[in-house]
Amino acid sequence: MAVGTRGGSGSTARSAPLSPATPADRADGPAADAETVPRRLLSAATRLFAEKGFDRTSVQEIVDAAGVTKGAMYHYFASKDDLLAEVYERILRMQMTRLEEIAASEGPVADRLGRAAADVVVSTIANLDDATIFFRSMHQLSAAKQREVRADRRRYHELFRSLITEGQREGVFAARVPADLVVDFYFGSVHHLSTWYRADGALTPDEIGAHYARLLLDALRPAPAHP
Amino acid sequence: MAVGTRGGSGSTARSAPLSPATPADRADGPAADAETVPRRLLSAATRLFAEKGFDRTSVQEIVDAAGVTKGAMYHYFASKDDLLAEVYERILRMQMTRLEEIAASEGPVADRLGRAAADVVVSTIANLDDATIFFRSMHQLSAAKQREVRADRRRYHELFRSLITEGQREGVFAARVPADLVVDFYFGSVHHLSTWYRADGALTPDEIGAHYARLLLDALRPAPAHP
Amino acid sequence: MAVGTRGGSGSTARSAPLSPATPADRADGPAADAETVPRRLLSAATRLFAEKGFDRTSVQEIVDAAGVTKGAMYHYFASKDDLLAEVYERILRMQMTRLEEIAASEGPVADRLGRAAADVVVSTIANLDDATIFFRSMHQLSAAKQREVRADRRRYHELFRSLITEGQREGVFAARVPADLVVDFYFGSVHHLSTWYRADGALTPDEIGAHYARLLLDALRPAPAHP
Amino acid sequence: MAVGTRGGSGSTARSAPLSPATPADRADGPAADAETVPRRLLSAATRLFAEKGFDRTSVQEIVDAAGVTKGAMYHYFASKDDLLAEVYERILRMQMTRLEEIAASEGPVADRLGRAAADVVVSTIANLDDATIFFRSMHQLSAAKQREVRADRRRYHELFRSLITEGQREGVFAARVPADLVVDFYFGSVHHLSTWYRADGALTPDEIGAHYARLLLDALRPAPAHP
DNA sequence: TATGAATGAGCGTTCATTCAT
DNA sequence: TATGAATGAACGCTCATTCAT
Repeated sequence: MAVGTRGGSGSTARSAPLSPATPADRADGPAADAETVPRRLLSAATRLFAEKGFDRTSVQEIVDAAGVTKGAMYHYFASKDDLLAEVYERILRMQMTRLEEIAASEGPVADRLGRAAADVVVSTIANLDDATIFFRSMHQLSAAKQREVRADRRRYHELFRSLITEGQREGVFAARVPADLVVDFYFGSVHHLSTWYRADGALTPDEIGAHYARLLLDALRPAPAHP
Repeated sequence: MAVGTRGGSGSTARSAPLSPATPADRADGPAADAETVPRRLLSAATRLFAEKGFDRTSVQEIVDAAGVTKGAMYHYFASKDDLLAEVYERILRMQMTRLEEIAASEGPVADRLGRAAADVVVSTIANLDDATIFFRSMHQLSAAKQREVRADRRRYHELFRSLITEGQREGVFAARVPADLVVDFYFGSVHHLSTWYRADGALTPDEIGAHYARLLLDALRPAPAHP
Repeated sequence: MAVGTRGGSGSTARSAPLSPATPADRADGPAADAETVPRRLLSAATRLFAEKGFDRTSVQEIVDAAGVTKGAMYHYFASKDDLLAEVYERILRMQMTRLEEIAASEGPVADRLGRAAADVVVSTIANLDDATIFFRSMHQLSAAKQREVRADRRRYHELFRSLITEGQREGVFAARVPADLVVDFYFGSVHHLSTWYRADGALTPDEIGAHYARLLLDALRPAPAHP
Repeated sequence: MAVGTRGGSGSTARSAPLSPATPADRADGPAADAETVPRRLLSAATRLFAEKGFDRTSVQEIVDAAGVTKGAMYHYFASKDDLLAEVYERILRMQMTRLEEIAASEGPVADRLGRAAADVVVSTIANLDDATIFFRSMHQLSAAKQREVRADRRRYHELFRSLITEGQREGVFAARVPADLVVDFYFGSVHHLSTWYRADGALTPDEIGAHYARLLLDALRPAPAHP
């Protein structure tokens, strides 16, 4: 990731090490200042991409927000696109880790699915900028990167789906609707959170997570179908 | 709407009449050619905005695709933004009309909600470009236009929600989850269709609509809660 | 030539018409001002490319020298490269025309070759900027354009060579050295003029042309070889 | 030469010693690896400058090709310009040495001129990259360096010319054309080799050298002028 | 000797929009 | 109604060079 794609240059714009051995940890600055340049760029970019969209955010704005110069940015990232690609990397890695933990945990499958469903809501709300970027800016990635992201996404969906099929095999979930359609159905709802959730809304993230999980589990209830 | 926001004269770039009394209906051309200039621009813009995104589509590309010149475009539309605003107008008008018809029709509320839920899926798939633009390009509208679109959207959601609350009052739908949360939940799924639906997929639009409606109705089933 | 290579744009950066039907011929300005924008750009570019080299000449400098804006330049030329390509076009066209006239004229072949040889010197000196650009900036053209230029160049050389082979067949020129090597030999000398000729030198262009032609004809003299 | 032109200290970026007492000759590597850093830089630069032109070659590419870092380059060379100046140094030194040897050798002047003329062709072909750079990149040198190179070049030309005037004085060469014009004429042909010579061509470098020398000597033949 | 992060000025190019015709 | 030349500001990106280590 973030590997330079430029011609012969072997020393610039390579993968950005987020925690280099720079003298950033010296005791002479607050934590914020001590953050590495790539990290500062990534978080500035995340905020701005979510706020104004990828195309409307200029490299100049990003580097100004991060307090560095353009040259520094291009030292760490091959391009503006690369910055977006790194944001995606981070999002996908984080979500996959959480889901894997829950899926691998103990307990009845309905419990695990419920927890996964609620958790993805809570963590999406906790990283609303990421979610905004994720579902709005995918088409601005390079075709190659899009394929990669979609492949990662598919692995994520498949793990989630495996919880549903497991429950369907056990008979605790209905099989009225194909499991993969249920997955798309649910993640649509989750991605959509970024368009309506407001921190000052009536419900807490946990409450919304609980409601969403409830809706999913209820929709999968094996009881007699609606009249 | 589509009214120019520019300082000066009010004589150009007014709201674009889609069926003006232009010499477009003369008997000298087939129907396709006879389409009015604003319409051709609007459909070219819709296709291109969906394909490449608003910011990545240049005015030159739009007018080339529509077979007109820039001057002509600026004669009918105040700006590129105005073109996007018009696309939104059209989408919203279309969806609202359909929902209003179904909501006002006869029959039990579960029937009407089920039909509305399935119909919005089918019509979203039938206009996937519109849906793509809708959920991806809202932030490129002017702030004023965004407020307007959101207000329209809210009216739409409220009509949909009224079907749910009607059922909850009647007791045919559970009230475990607040009705407006259910609406956001469902329309997230619907908007998401544009990111995964493929015409060559295993399910027809009608089947997907039926499944989605089923999931919604099942989630609202008043039966004993999930253990 | 100078045809825009950009995506969908059908109306910008097309072949630059050097004498458009613009109101440039109105009697309200001196001849210099009345020159068309593309022509002004082309002559500014020629001068600057010869003076500082292609890569060291910025688009800004060109448009400043031509008294127009960048946007105007990109309206007429697809790129800075296209500007260079147009300069080449002009050079090649001019030289080919002159040679064709001389080659097709009456008289003994030695006369015609002598006239052609002298004329190419005189016209190269008359357009030293062109010559400087020609032999120094070819590698900055696109690969496709380079092929095109080389093909034109080859046609030019072949016409010149045909005069030599005609004389060799008639026996008025020696055939000690292959005709195409003679052509490369001679045009090397001619291109080199741009690196040493100074207007304040001891010899006039005509004198230099006469001397060069003399050297060529003497080198081709069929007399007994040098001892 | 290669002296830093920067304001500050004179301690870094001095003239690059090509065979320094660096630990390069240690027995731990083959000859290729043992080449000194400045030499590796110079040969990488020569190749790249000839291939892509001076302005299109970045310092990064040079140091990558030489397998060193930027800091190392700036340790040995004051600037990128200095690297080019050094390349010129090397070329001029080499050619001057060869010509001096031939000019100082025994034998009739026609022999010596013929050998010099053929040798400069062969050695130019043997170092085509040098020749390409020489006639294409002179204007990228600093004004001071250009003067210096031109002075060296003039000395070279004057030595070559002295062979011609010697022959003219002896009567073995015609004096129809001024000797210095003959020199410019001939070296134009020689420099031009880099634009058309191909290793897979029909003639060997020796054959081309012989032909070129022949053309020069024939052009100087004192026999009766062409009718 | 050597590193490589960082600078900062400048580059070629794009593009929504205007306006005389 | 419609044209298309022209504007001008902004864009993503490059790169020779510096300097603390």
